Amino acid sequence: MAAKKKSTPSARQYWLFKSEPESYSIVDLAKEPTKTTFWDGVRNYQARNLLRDTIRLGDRVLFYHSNADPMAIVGTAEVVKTGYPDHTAFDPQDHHYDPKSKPDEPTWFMVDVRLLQVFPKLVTRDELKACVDLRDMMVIRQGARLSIQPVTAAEWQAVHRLAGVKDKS
DNA sequence: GCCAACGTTGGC
DNA sequence: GCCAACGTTGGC
Repeated sequence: MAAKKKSTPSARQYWLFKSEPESYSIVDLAKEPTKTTFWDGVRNYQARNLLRDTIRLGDRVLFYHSNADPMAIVGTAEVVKTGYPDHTAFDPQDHHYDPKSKPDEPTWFMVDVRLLQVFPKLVTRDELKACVDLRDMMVIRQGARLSIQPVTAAEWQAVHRLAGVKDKS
């Protein structure tokens, strides 16, 4: 039996969250009084599993504007609350209402994120494609529709380099 | 359990 | 507006 291992702090993980700026943009996040929001409306099981089981406090998030002009990574955020039931699924008036999800047995989950920084110069999809270190990002790959995606530490850093800012994390 | 039909996402 | 790539649904 080996000696008891020191508990090593788990490495921070990085993610990319997609949002259509017409429904919620990074400007909206910056306008929140606490610069914090709950990331609701994810209705995909793979993304749900990440939100519920994998994403941890302090993880970092690239904020991506999809279906936008231009499509781009526009800033960063920090996970400040881990997965909990997405209450918008319980509300029949809500666009993301899902009768299958019940408060006592929720199907859908969300996390809270707080703004870290709005990039002074956004990193467009075209720039990502043109960057050797970023062209293989999941968000660039054809048909990658997952709205919550893992990002490597190297990609996180390369995005900051393209944005011309220091990694504040 | 298979798979065709359908709906959605999201880049182009 | 188009359509590829998925994911979901429902008949069998």
